[in-house]
Amino acid sequence: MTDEKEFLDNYDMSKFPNVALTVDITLFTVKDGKLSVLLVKRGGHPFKNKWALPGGFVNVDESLDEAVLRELKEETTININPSYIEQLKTYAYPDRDPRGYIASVAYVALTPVTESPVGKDDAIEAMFFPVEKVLKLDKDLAFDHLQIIKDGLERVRAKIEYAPIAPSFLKDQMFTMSELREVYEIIWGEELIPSNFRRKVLSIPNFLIETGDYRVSNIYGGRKSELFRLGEVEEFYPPFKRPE
Amino acid sequence: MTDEKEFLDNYDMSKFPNVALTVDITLFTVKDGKLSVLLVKRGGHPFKNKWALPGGFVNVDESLDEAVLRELKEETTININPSYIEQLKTYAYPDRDPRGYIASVAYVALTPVTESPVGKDDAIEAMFFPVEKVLKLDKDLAFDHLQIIKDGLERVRAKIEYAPIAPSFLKDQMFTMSELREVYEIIWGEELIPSNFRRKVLSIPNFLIETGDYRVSNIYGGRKSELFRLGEVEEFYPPFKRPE
DNA sequence: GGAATAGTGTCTTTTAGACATTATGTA
DNA sequence: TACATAATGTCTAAAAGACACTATTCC
Repeated sequence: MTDEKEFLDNYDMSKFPNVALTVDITLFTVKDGKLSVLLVKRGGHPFKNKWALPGGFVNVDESLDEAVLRELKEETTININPSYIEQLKTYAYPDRDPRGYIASVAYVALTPVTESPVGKDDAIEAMFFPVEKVLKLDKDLAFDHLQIIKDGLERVRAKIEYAPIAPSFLKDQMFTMSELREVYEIIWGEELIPSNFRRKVLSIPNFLIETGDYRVSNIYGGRKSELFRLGEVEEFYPPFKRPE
Repeated sequence: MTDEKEFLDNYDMSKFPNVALTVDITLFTVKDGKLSVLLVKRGGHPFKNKWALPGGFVNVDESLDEAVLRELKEETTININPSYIEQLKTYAYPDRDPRGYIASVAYVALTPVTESPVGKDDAIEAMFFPVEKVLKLDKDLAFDHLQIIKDGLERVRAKIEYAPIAPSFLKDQMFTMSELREVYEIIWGEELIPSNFRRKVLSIPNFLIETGDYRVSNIYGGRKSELFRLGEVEEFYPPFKRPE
């Protein structure tokens, strides 16, 4: 189709309004019994010295998914390789960025907490903050990142009902029923009755696989607990609804 | 902060890689008992004369939501004002568009079927196609729009379980239980037992409001049916799960 | 009356909530 | 033995599936 070839050869991308594309990540972890989110302190303008979500500009030789993982590595010293990641939502409207029309594709990612992350590159500092504190701190976040965090939080709370993402918060491949339940309790902010929790999650096909291994739980006594690992389920049916 | 002001005054957006931002809409309706999606035939390159989702470039003086509604009006003669709309997902990776790095923010929208839409502007034709046909037609869709339609379809099928979007397919504000059930049956492709359906949806607080009005349903006889209207519920708890 | 559709009732099975009981481990 | 945690069992309540039955409304 020579017609189309000619069209493309003469096509001038610069005729379009100048927009830029960025990715931002809400990376959640459970730290000290609290759901926490990674923030970096901005080293450059705009919002210099304010806390913000890690993120940055998308290159034209990479996909959005690739850009997210690259930015996460660039802005923190530790090589955070999130155990779960998915796209959340795209934020674009006039004046969301003083530099111009800059769209942000936000992601949600989960990771077990390991060492303390340290800022690098554009980020002069990096830290996990308890979500409840961030929601109160309010004014000191850059851009519309507070809204993004709220949306990301709701996504995690909802998704844990029907997708096997809770183990993504746990350090080890093998985990006890109590550790799994604790994740749910922290994400939902509600206590769950252990026996009912156990019955429910064990009834979900291919969610938890018994390993036959056990772990001693507490130095003050208590029965040793069985270790499970994640099965290959993709979606729970029916879901495990949170208490009302 | 004079430092920041100086930074912004000298900021050059054109230093960024040339990307463009578009929106694309999967507008679903129920037509002749089938879930259908609006496609337009492209009048210009690339993919000239191929069917594609309606959409276009985002202007820098508008939000994504505004851009979607504008494009829908521009590309079809009838003023389609979708009764429901939400953002789906953003698609961006090298080579998804031969013109350059062009990101697409996809939306899902629902509308009752009214008159036949007609193409306008860049679209030389516009039509609702049954989704099952589109999924088979396969090769003739522009860009990655087949994938977007698949993702949009799954969003609708899932969302109808826990959000009051089914009435968005219905022409009148007031509707019968059968009309509502038919929407669910078409979206899920499954027959539902009428009595159980009725019990379930009526048990959802603030979903359906009795109007006290009735409508005669069939010329060959049959009891007249009560008309309901949509209540102000935002999310069903517990959800109305589709059959397995 | 007979066909067609709407709406109610009922029986059974499944799932969820609450909590008692048993099992097993340490100081 | 006292205490702590894990695992099982049991009773009840709520919800879902299957389907019979009643109520209208047309020809």
